[in-house]
Formats: sequence, C-alpha cells, structure tokens
Amino acid sequence: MKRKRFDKMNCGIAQALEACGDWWSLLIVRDAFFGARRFGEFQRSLGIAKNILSARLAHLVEHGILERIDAGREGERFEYRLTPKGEALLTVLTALREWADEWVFGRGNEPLIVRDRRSRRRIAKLRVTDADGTPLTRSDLRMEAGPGASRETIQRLSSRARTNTA
Amino acid sequence: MKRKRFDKMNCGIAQALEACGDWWSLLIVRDAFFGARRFGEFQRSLGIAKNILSARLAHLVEHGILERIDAGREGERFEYRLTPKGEALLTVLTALREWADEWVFGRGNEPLIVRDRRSRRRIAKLRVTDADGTPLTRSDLRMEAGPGASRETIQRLSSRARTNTA
DNA sequence: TCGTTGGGTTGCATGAAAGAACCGGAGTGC
DNA sequence: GCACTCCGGTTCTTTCATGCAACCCAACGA
Repeated sequence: MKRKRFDKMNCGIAQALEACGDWWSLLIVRDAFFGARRFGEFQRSLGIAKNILSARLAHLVEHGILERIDAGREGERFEYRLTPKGEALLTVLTALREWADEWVFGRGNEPLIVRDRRSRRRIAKLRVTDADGTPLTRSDLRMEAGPGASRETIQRLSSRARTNTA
Repeated sequence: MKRKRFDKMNCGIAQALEACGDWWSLLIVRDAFFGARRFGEFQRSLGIAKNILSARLAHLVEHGILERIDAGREGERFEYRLTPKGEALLTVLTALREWADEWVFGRGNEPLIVRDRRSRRRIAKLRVTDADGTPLTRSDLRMEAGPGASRETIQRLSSRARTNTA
C-alpha cells in the first residue's frame, strides 16, 4: 500500500509537510541555506544515499523550493538553488532550531549561533505574538475557518467549539 | 538497512526532526494543539493506521512532547497531552502554516485563521528579525559555532567561510 | 449478562530507504 | 589517442516502514 500523502488535506501544516516533510528533505533545505548547491555537496555533507538524494531533490524542485540550473556550458553539470519559496522556509528552519536549542541541547549548549551579519548581534527569538507584540500561548489562541476552508474544516472547527475548551 | 536517524547530528534542525520529523508526527502534534487527547480522536481525525499511530505516540512520549496520562479509574484508558516541550512547538507549526498560506494556498485562500482570543485580531506573522525587529533574510545572516558545537560543525563552518559567500 | 466501544497488537502485502555496483560524459595526465 | 578520475546520477538487492485487515481484551452501557 502506497504511503499516504497529505496533499489533499485542507490544512497548511499538511501542505507544508507534503512539500518538505519527507525524511531528509528539510536537512537538504538546511544545507542549501548553508550554501550547498551541487549534488555532491549535499551528498557528502549529509551522508545520504544517492538515489534518495536524487528523489528528494526532484521532489523539492517539483514543489518549487529548489531550482535546477545548468552550471556547465552544454554540460551535465547542475546546481540546485533556493527559490524565493524555498528561502521563505527560513522561519521554519529557525523555529526548529530554536526549539531544539531550548528543549534538546539546553540553553548554553547550542551548536550554532545565528547573527545579523552587520550588527553582529544574535537574531531575535521567534515568538507567536498578538498584533501588538504580546507573546501568546496555546490557550490564548482561537482558530477560525478562513476563506479557503473546506466543508470538513468548517465542521471540524465548529464541533470543537462545542466540545472542547482547552 | 535500518533507516538513518538524525539523533547523532550536531544540529538543532536534525534534532528537532529526530523528535517530530517522522511522517505523521507533526500532524499528530497539530491535532493535540487542536484539543485531541484520545487515541481514537487522533485516529479518526487523521485517518492514520492504528499501529502507526501507536508507534508515533510512543515516540512523541519518549521524546517528552506528549505525556500519557491515565484517564479511566483503574483502567486502560489513556490520554495524550502536550507537555511544555510539546507546546513550544507552536512556533514550528505556525511557521509551517504561514509558509503554506503564502506559498501554497496563496493570500486570501487560507483554510485557517488564528486569532488572539481576547482582541480577536489575527496573530502577527512570524519573521526572522534583528534584535531591533528589523526583518532579515538569508543573506543578512551569519552562522557561528556555538558552545555546543562539535569539531565537525566548527570545521564545516570555517571551511564554508573560506569558500562560499552566498 | 451481553453487546459495544476504546485502545490497542499481530500478521501480511507492498512501498521506501540504505548501500553497493554500475554508467556515460567531461576534464586531466601523458 | 588512451587511460584515469570525477561528477552526477541510475539500477539492483536487501531490509525497514507503512497501510490495512483481523483479532483481542478491559471497560462501559443497557
């Protein structure tokens, strides 16, 4: 039985995972952020099998996250570069890294520090906030159906409003 | 050949993916954010196979993202609840959703809108910024080894500093 | 008491990942 | 011109993970 895909789900998280939620995919994107461009760079840096890397790169290209560009004249040399859609994953990567820094490594054990190139100061931590910048947590939030909500999404949200108040 | 795991990698993104980067895992966490607690709730909501759900829940509990709590007196009824470590994944889920809202669905087609419960205003979009709040993109950033960096991480960063300036 | 529901486990069929081998074209040395 | 190497893959085999259906037992519920 083929693995279930998320592309029919009416949910942004599912769609994002469909595009780059496969095993290895976000590490490939991370390497692209670090400057990797060539097949061999990704392969050596990650220690991934070549056939898997090949499939993942194709999937990311298909979803518009990477772009495959001819690099050698007339040749069979290619580069994989982040598109704007791919560069927009910076928030996702940053959120993952900051989560692990705090909850896996612990403060003071971060393997990587990200700074603003000019000011040399560390970047600000990502936070979910109100429009005014007040930090919010799970219980402060309220989910509503948006313009693109399917009937199931609407039903799901309204049934939850009745039954659940966590 | 057993699937490669990321738990030995000296990288926050890899560690985060090790904990919740499996297929289905973040959707389970999403459902927990939406209020799901019981095995059957997750199963019906996601349409996931029961054995896989069982394995994923165990993995998330093992990594301290969910907590398994007795729910029936004396009984074999359990609930799965987000721990603080799990609730901290809110930024990750938000980053994924906002990315898909913009790059998959497109503005004006979001299936879900998240508001502050009190002010009823939409939450602010996550952005990677300087300490002052100035938005930053990939080229504004500079990666440095942190206190928890391994020798390989240090080498990797210094070799990149020499060869690459993207 | 008997049926039903919840919360799983087990077994099987099939797809996906790891690793190694192979391959064709471009460049390099001689 | 010819061997040799590197790059960027593809193909093959083995083993693991996923999906599905069947089964199971403890708690409720009537």
